[in-house]
Order: sequence, then C-alpha cells, then structure tokens
Amino acid sequence: MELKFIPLDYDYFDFNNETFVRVWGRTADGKRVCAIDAYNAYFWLILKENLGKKDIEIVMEKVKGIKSEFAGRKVYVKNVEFHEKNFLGKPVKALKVTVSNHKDMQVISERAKDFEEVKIRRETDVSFITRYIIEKKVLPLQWHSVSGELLGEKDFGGMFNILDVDIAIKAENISATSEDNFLPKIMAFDIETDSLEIGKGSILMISAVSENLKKVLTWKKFPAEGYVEFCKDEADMIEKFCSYIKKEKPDALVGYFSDGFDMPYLRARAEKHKIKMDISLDGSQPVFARGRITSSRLAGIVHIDLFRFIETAYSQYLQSETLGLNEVALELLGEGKKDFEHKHSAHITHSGWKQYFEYNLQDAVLTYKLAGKAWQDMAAFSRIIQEPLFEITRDRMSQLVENYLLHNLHKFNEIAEKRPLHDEIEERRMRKKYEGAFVFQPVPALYENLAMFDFTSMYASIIATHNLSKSTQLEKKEKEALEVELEEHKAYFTKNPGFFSLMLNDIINKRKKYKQEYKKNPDAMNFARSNAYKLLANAAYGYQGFFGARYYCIDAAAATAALARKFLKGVIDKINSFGCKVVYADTDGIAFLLQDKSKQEVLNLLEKLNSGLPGIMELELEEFYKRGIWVTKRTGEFGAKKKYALLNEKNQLKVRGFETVRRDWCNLAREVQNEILSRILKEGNATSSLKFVQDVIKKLKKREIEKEKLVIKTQLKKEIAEYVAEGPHVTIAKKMIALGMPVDTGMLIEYYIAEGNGKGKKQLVREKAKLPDEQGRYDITYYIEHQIVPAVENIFEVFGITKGDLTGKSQKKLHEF
DNA sequence: GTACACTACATACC
DNA sequence: ACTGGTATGTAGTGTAC
Repeated sequence: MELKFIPLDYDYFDFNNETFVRVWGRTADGKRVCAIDAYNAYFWLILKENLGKKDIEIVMEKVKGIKSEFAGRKVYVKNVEFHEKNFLGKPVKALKVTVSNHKDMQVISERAKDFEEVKIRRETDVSFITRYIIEKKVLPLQWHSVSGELLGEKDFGGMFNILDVDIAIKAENISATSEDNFLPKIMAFDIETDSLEIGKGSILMISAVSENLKKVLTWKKFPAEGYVEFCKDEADMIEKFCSYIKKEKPDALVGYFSDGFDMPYLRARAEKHKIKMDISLDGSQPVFARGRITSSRLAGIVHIDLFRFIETAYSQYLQSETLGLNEVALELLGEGKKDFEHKHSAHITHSGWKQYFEYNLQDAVLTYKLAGKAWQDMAAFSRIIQEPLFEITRDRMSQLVENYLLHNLHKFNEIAEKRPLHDEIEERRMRKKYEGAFVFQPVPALYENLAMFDFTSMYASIIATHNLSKSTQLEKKEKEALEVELEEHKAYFTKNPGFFSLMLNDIINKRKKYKQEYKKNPDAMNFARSNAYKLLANAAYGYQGFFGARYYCIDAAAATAALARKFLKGVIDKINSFGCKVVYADTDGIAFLLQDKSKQEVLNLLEKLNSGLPGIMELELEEFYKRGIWVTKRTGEFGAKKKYALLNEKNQLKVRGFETVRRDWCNLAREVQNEILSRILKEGNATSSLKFVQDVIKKLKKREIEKEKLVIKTQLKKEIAEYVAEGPHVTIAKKMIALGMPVDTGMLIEYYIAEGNGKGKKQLVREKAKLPDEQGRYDITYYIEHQIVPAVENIFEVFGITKGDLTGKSQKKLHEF
C-alpha cells in the first residue's frame, strides 16, 4: 500500500514498551489518514576530551548496560552509536543513546551522566515530536508519500476500531514529495454563556460554521431563524455540537480565545453533565495542557485558537487598539460583530434571543473568515519552522526562533544546547541592562523637504555579518577576531561564521527572495513567506538577549546594539557632510533635510553609502516627505524623542508617538491633535489650527461635546490587589466588580472624568472618575487642562503660540500669528 | 493645605 | 515568563513647609 498525504498533526503512544508516532493528515482527494510510525527517541552524551578508542568502547558498553524500572516499565537502552559531532561550533566526540521509551529518557540519562567519561548530556529536553520531524523528515504541511501495510484489526490492541479515519497505515517509509499548497477544511465555533466565569454558568448556545455549515445550537427555545437548531438540554447541545464536528470532519477546529474560554468552558459543562466530548479521532477526550494559558488539544483535528496566533504574528501590524474579535475582524475583514447588549439570560426578551442567536453565529462566521485569511501565514510558519500548526499558532516569537534553530542544526552537525534551568533563568533575569539603541536629540521645528533612510532588518544583518552569537564568541582576543567595545569590557567574535549567523543569513536571503517573488507574483503564500522570514529575522536579536533562550548570549546582544549605534552615527555624519542635514534618527532610521540637494543626488548618496557597508547590511530609502514637525518635551526645552509627524508627497500623514496614536487619551484630544498636525503640515503654518482648537475649547465649555469622545481607556495590566498606586482605571475596575460586571486582567477599562463634589480640598482624579454610562457631567476644566491643552500645547509652541492663546486668556489677537 | 520630588504605571518607538 | 532597550507623560504618594 502506498499513498500521498499531507501531515497536519502529530502525537505518539506506547505499545508493548515501544513508542509510535501517529501522523495525522489528508490525501489530495480528501481522505483522512493516520500513519503510524515506530520511532525511538535519543539523546546525546558528550564525552570528555582525550578519550582513547578503548575508553570509548568501555563507556559505550556501560551505557548499553543501563537497565532500570520506571512506572512499571522496563527501562533500557536500545542502541548506542559513536559520532563526531559539533557542540557550540566546536568538534566533540559524542554518543547517540537511543532509548526504549521516550518517557524514560530522564531515568537513563541521569544514570549515564555520572559515568566518568561523560562530560555533559544534551537534547533530553527536545520534544519527542520535534525530534521525530527532524530525524525522519516527515514535515508538516508538505506532501509525502507513505508506504506500508494497512492497520489490521488486531494491531495495537484494536486501535483500528477506535480510529475515525479513512486510512490507517503502519508506515514503513515516509518521504517528502512536493510543496504544493493545501487548503484545509476549517470549522469555526463560538459559545455564549450565562456567566463569564468558567463552569459557573451554563452554555446557552454554540455556533459552528464551515464551508457548508452555518448553525447555532441551543436549548433555549425561542422564535428563531432556520439556522438555529433546538436541543433537549445543555448536555444534548454539547453532544450535538460534537457530532457536527464528527460529521463535518474538519482539519482544523478554530476558535477565538478558545484556549482561554470556549474549550475549558465546554469541558467544565461536559463534566458537570457527565457526558463525553467525542471530537478526537481516537476516542480520547480533549487534553488540557498546563501553561501560562491552558491550551486544549484534540487528537487528529488541529484545535487553533486564532487569538493566540494573531497576538504573536499580527499584533505589531494591526492598528486595532485591542485584539478582541470585533476590532481585529473590522480591520482585517471590514466586518465586525453584531450589536448585542449582554444581559442575564432571564432578562432577554423573545426578540432579544433572536438577536442573540444571530450575534453568536456572526462570531463564528468572523472566526471562520479570519482563519481563512490567516491560513497562508500559519501554513508559512509551519513549513518554515517545521513545527506542527498546533505549536506554531501558540508559540511566542522566541520559541519560533528557537524551533527554527533546532530544526536546522543538523545541517551543521550540531548538538543542541540545553534549555536554561530555573536557577540560570533567575540569574539571567537579574542581569543589569546593556546599552541599547541610539536616539537622536531633535530640535523642535517645522521642517520642509525631508527624506528618511532606514537599514533593512538592521540588527539581524549586523548579527549575520559580524557573527555575533554564543558559539562564535571568544573568551579572549585572538588575531583575526572582531573586537566590540561594551560598557565594562570588550567582546570578541570569530571571523568564521557560526551556525546562528549562517541561519540568520539564510533567513534574510529567503526574505529578500520571497519579497521579490511577491512583487512578480503577488499571491498570498509569497507574501506570507516573506513576512514569516521577516518576523523571524527581527526576533533573532531579542532572542539572544532573552533569559529563556538556549542560545542566550548577552554579549552578542550588547555587541549588536553597539555596532548598530556605530553604523547609525556613521551614516548620520556622512549625510551631514554630504550637505544634507540630519534632524532625527532612532535605532535604524534617519530623517534629514534635503537642503539644496535633489532627489537624484540623495539616491546617489544612498548608493554610495551602501557600497561602504559590510556584508549584507543595507540602507534603503524609506520615503521623501514634504514637511515634518518635531516638538519639545513637556518637561524641559529639549526636543522630544520618539514623537514626530510627517507628510509624504501623496499628502498622507505619518504620526509617531503623539497622543493621537495613544489609546489612553480620550478621542477628542486625539482627534483634535491629529487634525492640527494635518493642518499644520499641509498648510505650513498654525493659523487655521489655532482657530480650530479655540472652537473645540468653546464647544467643550458649552458642553456641546458628546461624552463618548471624552471616554478614557486604560488597560488593567495586573490583578487589582497587586497595584501599589491606585490610578483612575483601578478605581473604576473596583467599581465594576462591585456592580457585578466582568473584570479581567488585560481588560481595557473605560471611564470619564466627572465634576467633583466641590467640597473643600482638591479631589484626586480617581475620585472623579465615572463609568461611561454613569450619570454625571463631565469636568470641563479637566478636559481642557489635562487632555486638549497638553495634546496641542507643544505643537503650537513651535509657532510661538502659548497656552493662553488657546484658552482665550491671551491678549494677542489671531492676526498676529 | 499645597508644593515638590519621586515612584508607579501605561504606552509608544524601533 | 515566554524577544530587547529607549523614551514620554500622567497620576499617585509621601514629605516638607
């Protein structure tokens, strides 16, 4: 038997003290496949130097002889091989120790590490599935050919009868064939409940959406559209939901925040009713893994919590102020959630229920559409990093980088470094900060005729070009070594590239390749690939400075930042001496005035600058701008860093750092500031802006501004009890809890500032803060003095306009400006 | 009762 | 706990007067 299929997920099981991997996938004609592959894991023993042939033979025998018992199993070593390997770039003699059962690896390696010939053990902390994918090259989301016998009825204790697949095969050989794309069958779901606290209330309805399915299941019997299916009770509803999954046979079951809410809720209710959640393809129940966020895993169907993927892969590109389904869907799909005011189910009217069903359905529809939109990105990450979808949709950036490294080390014959243990993590976290990026001190003014250069993937290209990594760092100066001066010492790195730099170099090249390919052929997969490589490249620098990294190297991170400062300052000097004038720079970007130079001359300069840069470092033109404005800091007369606004030649505004882009300012202040920045940059003066602000202040004084524009949103970043200083949002959060409203860490708390009680001493802001729908008159003075004026004051200051001119307390007249 | 320095906190930039 | 450092700015807190 031989067939072509595409792996979507992996797991493993024991049978008769042997371990087997199950590779779950699909054939091109849509059949579900489970390929069972015998596999034994191994780890490495790195031997001491100066061991002779005889010594090695002796230690190999000793390792082979390790026998023990653990959890009722016989524990033994299956095989020992001698290999010449590399560890951290240096040649080592090592033993590859294959164990009977992956779960017994710790027991065996504990015994082996005490042999006198053994220096260290490594790779006992590599996940079994990761190891399987690396060694057997059965890669996720790439087509493979598998050959072997079909699973017999009696194999593995009758597994055949449990597996819900079209083909189960005992794999003898699996090999990659092609890279053709694959479109999965996706089913999205969403639940609505009585209480937001898991297990407290009941589930009122469940929506499920796939290509040919749009359903809302409920046991609340109220008039509804045809897509609503009524169930006997909550238990019946959960079972029907599971049976729809069984019928639809999706590759992926997708929710939005379903790891944190929908799945654990379903489990709690299923347990309460003593019913099974029969979703998995092997008869097992969803497995909930402990962690920062509990993730829930199904066998044979990939459960994806889209929120978690969006959080790591998209959030930096999104304008949305929260990562809630509504905002994210609005931004990515142009379509948001349906309006519905949540009440306790006892208070919902007949027509209210109809709306509620519709609302619930729409959430699943949005999740379904978002999953379709994100599919190419998830697939690109899975193929590039070579980890299954389940993992790459939940991994953080540092884990993605690390997994990429693990899956590529074999190209360098490298044994992987270990993950840091608790004590080491603590030590790393105590470390004092190293010096980071250089930020240019701007001179506040309105400038005309600017250009911006920036380094492409600057930190990554510095690491790749200069070999800055753990394995290439030298303890002391050697000839031919690169010397980088840090704050308290010098760091040295070899001229010969190590695996980290070479991999990063490859990542940057692939990014360039797919970016160019996308320009020729703008399809989603090319874009997704280009983007995934870009994100990996950008995270590589932070990875080396991250306390949890296997290849942690703080000197490499510090040296990267030091070289970045050097190159940035070098380019600043060269632009200035060319005859342009640098007005601002931050980390890897430089803004300068063209002065009397033409655009062509600037482009020629760029080319000249590039020819002087080493390795793969590259500077590019970001854009030309008509005008730009920099303002003073509120405290002190210096120009503020990280705050500016630019107008490009298409009259598009680019605002950085200003209150306009900060979500913790009220919309009125943000809109007013954005408007005057736009006017000033387009008009070249502040005349109409001044009038505009004066009018807004007048309106505010006459209470003509709607309260919604005055709502301030601040995120609750930790548990209320942990706050040392109680800000207005904390007070409001407490008030919300007292009112029985749901409050969770991470929530955006909304409030407005109302008039004080007028009695005696000045009230604190938090004492005047009220919930958006709480009765009260807004505090005019607060909004003028603490929102509008601070947002525009420094901008007007550039034109010599003072606060008094804005609020009408000035002697000067408008025409004087 | 208020002015002031300092700290806590949130959020942005790259 | 889940990339890094640099930076601005508000409101709260404690203390001096």
